[in-house]
Amino acid sequence: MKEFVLQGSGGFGTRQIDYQNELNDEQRPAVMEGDGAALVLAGAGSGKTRVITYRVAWLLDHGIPPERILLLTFTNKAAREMVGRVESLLGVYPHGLWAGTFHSIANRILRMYGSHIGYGSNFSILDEEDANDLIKLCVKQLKIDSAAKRFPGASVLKSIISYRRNAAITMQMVLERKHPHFLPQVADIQRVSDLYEQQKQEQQAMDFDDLLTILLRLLTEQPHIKEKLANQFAYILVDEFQDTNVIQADIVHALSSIHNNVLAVGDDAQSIYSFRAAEIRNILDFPRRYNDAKMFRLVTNYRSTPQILAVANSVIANNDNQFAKELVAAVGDGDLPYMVPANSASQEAQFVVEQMTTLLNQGASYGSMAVLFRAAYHSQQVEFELMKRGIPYEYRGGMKFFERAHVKDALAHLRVMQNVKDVMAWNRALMLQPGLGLTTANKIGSTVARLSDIDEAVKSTPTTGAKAQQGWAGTQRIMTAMLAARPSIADMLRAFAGSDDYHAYLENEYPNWQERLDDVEQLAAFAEQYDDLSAFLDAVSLTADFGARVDDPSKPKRESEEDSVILSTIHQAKGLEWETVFIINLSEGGFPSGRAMDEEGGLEEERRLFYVASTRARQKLFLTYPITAGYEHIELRQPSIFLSEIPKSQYEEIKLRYGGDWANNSGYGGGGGGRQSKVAVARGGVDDWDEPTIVLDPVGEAINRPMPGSFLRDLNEL
DNA sequence: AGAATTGTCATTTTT
DNA sequence: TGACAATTCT
Ligand SMILES: Nc1ncnc2c1ncn2[C@@H]1O[C@H](COP(=O)(O)OP(=O)(O)OP(=O)(O)O)[C@@H](O)[C@H]1O
Repeated sequence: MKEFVLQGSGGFGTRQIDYQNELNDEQRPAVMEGDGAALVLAGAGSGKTRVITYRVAWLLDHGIPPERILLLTFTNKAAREMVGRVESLLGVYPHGLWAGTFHSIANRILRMYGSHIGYGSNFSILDEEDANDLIKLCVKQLKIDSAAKRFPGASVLKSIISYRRNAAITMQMVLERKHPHFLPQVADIQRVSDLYEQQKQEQQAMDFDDLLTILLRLLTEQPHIKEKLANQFAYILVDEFQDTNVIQADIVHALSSIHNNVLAVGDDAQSIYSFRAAEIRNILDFPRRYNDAKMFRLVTNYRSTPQILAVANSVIANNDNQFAKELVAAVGDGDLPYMVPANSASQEAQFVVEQMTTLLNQGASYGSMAVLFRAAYHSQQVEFELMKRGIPYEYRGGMKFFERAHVKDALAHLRVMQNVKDVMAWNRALMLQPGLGLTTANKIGSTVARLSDIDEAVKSTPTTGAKAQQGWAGTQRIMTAMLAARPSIADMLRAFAGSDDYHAYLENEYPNWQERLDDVEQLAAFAEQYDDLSAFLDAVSLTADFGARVDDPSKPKRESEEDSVILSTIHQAKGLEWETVFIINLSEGGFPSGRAMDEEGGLEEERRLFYVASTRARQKLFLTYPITAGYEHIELRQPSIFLSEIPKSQYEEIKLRYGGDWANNSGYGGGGGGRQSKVAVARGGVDDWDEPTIVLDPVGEAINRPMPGSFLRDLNEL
């Protein structure tokens, strides 16, 4: 008789993972012997994320059920990518794995157990704008005379309140640290904060901070729930640990309190979220908090050339507060990074895009290049240039699809159907009606919010005034039509968009009402994939990157969705990498940001931001800056201080000059050509530069084609 | 009083 | 764009 040895499924997947060859000697122990508490503290590109990914695969491979693994990432996009990577390692999608941001995981748990702490499973999530509006109402309700004394505006108040909760400190301390000039107002600010908390509770609404703090409260006050969850999560893995705050660290601690299996990876030099109360100390204190924590260090950088690493290291070396970390490039030599001064922001943009064209002609793909910037609005000129040349790009950062006013209008109507107590959503919906302003809307909203469900609310008569009654009737018509379209979310949204009342509002209010109506239709199309209202609203409020760009289906599809140039804020570029990276606007006040310089430790954080940005590049790094700024009054700009921290031997400078016909080179959307010649470098017709010189094309033809989902919707907006 | 309109201003980073 | 303050309209 013959023998046949069955392998057993034991593990999860169908595929053998080659841990030996796909991990180096430093990574392997972290993946295979990572039981207990373990911290991987290592520099950029050293394979930290790879360790986490392989660790998840390894655990599944060794029989740990997916639902017993909790993977916490910084963005939902990162979570999706890592799960996708795990899937391709195993050959099977790990269904049931808990992977997501702290916020989305918290949301999930709170929907399950919120009832133990005063929240139904249908609580609403307030975005930044809703939160600001509610705070505005609180200030009004408290009759604080914000004009007489210098009192912070709603968004500053929100940031104060938010920071206080994320850092878990007192109001007094926040003000001392962030806004000392508001210290005399501390009592009033506290009153606003208290009322804000109370109102949210009454409205069954949570802001982003609540998701974290209320989860922690749940875990602290309800030990049996903590135990249940801590028992479930046999393994917890946290990426980007340097950017977690104390609340998040406490959550991890609580959830790991039974099995004590925590793998945290991070790099103190890449901590860039201190404005959100991220605590580098979470990393530094990890060994103290988790007894017997193992430490792993990774010292090989697999991403960048030695030349790029040298530049990143030169700059970060100027920070006093940091761990020195060894980092050796595994990749061979490449070009020196290029430093490119331009006369103006538009010339800078022109250079970036023409350099891209050159690389494209040499065989580079769109998706291998990224433009990174400190602030969303810095990207305008580059976007403009890309649009003109018809280069496909994807925009990350800045305003998102789901944050657009009309999209939020539509969502507000859905929100009150999910949670009738959601006064902010009522207000938003009501204010679309002519004759209803903030005051009356809030009056009506607060009244109907007391009713028990949406059907009852829509039938009610919450107001007596004649004008108000007319407005309410409009809302009633819209809501009734939407309710009749239940249960399809997409149909409900179409009923909203198709209503005469909303049409009239949009057409009155916005010249581009047609586009906005299209956006609502896109929202409906997006909603097709959901049949649960709660899941749909969660997706919309929590997976912001999902909505960062929604393609218009009516436009011809690009060759490949993946293959676009990326424009991104540095913050959103964390953890990613590209063959070629352009860091733009490296000018004084631009990057480092002028604002950051006033803050305690601001410059060091900006330097870490530069470190993150430059270490995104694999092969080519371009550091560009305009030497002037402004359009009406042109001012000279100094280059960024970071550039002066790079030794001359570590970069190559590129001088720009114009080729082609100067005369054609004037109009940027009608902006006078004269001013360009004023600042032109044009050091005469010298041909024998000893530095490389790039000759810029005269400006090409403008193509008036707005890209969906982008910051700029139309060239005319410039 | 509260709604609507107009003008002026600047603009970090995000779940 | 959008947040705000100042202004006029109902
Ligand atoms: N052992 C390895 N062999 C080959 N390539 C590797 C190895 N480990 C990591 N890499 C590659 O190096 C690059 C960086 O890895 P990864 O993103 O995991 O690093 P990281 O430490 O998370 O970086 P960062 O902190 O900068 O985001 C990736 O392209 C990855 O595929």
